[in-house]
Amino acid sequence: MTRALRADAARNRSLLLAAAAEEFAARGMEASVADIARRAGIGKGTVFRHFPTKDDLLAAVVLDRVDSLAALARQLYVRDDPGPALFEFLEAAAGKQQQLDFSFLRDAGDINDRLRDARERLFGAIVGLVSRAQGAGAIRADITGLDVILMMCVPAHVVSFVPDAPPDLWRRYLALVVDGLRPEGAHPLSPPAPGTDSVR
Amino acid sequence: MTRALRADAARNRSLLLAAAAEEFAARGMEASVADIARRAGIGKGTVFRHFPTKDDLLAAVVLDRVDSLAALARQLYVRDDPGPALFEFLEAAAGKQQQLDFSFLRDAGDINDRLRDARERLFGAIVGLVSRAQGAGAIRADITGLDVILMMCVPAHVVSFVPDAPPDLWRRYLALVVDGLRPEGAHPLSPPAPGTDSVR
DNA sequence: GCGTAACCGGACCGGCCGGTCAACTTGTTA
DNA sequence: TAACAAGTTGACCGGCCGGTCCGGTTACGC
Repeated sequence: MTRALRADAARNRSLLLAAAAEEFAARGMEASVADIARRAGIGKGTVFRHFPTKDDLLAAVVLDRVDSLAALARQLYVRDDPGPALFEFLEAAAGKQQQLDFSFLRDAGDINDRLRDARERLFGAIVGLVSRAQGAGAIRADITGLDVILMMCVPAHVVSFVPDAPPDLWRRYLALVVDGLRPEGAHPLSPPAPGTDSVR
Repeated sequence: MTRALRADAARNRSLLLAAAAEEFAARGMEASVADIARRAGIGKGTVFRHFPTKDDLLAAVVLDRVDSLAALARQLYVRDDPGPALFEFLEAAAGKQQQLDFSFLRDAGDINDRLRDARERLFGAIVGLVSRAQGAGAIRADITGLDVILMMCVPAHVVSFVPDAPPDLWRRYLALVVDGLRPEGAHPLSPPAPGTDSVR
């Protein structure tokens, strides 16, 4: 364990994380460290004191979201209605991504070890949710957990194309995606799903 | 009409367009003009002689794809089986985007006038295809042409997350998307669709 | 063939951005 | 309250990138 942070340093760190989250959400990887620092009201040097690299800063922000989603997934896993549990998770995931798109999991470059672990935990939990939902017949049987993971990123992406979108527009496209995941109107899926470990 | 291009200039122009298409497809807007020039085997200055701006170059590449898709859409519009016609179009659109994602329509900055027109034509044609397919009952009635336009960009985006994806993996996700567009398993869609003109 | 205009290319410019550093400030602790 | 470690800062560096420009080259009309 490292020394406890000085009071002002701790305050600055959280200001920095908040500012980075906003700035990354608004401008993606384009966001410059200088802008983030300005938004946080601190000097650029301070940013690099807290996080040696811009990627590390991004990783810290993403780690936060990933961990909270993983916690939610584990919590929903023990519920006795697997279908609604999965749908509830998808809603939370799609909603959260309005603030910070998952493409950052891809953009975060050669990924942090802690981030990689967190992602693995999150993905594992989702796979669990999915297979339980399939057992309950709430979701078609010919898809994998990875399919669901990929498709849950869709609403945020789609909404990013419509400027001045109402804040809940993502729900419309989540509903469309979910309807494709249901067993009812399922048509055969031609190429098999990618292997479980093949995601960036 | 401007003077006819000199032979070498014409050759270089098409080399340049091909190289730009590949480079943009591979690295997105990150692709540098210098790299594009190198791939085309010409000097950087020549690039800017043909296209005053990087955005103009991108616009030219995108225009090409947009026009060809619009032509296909118009051609499919007159067929007497609107459902399969739409599905066929979606397949072509999703397939083409493996080479050049539509997010370029968004990234192309303050869009070229010609590109804007082409996009308008393409979108109009798609709206036509969609409403005919709805008339035939092949597609759920509670979605708009714009919904379809947005959703048809999904497969390319999803596949971009899995490295070393088999070249036809997009078909899997197109099938998933299409199943969500069918009337059979349709559940209510909560926020209304965005206005027809609200796309970047 | 020859003159010329169109074309080519790469050195160069200015601006931006991630990252460093040394001088300065401030919280902490004894 | 004194003294020090921890923290802060913004000027600065090097590299990259879009875009310019001019000396040299090449296709084309005569």
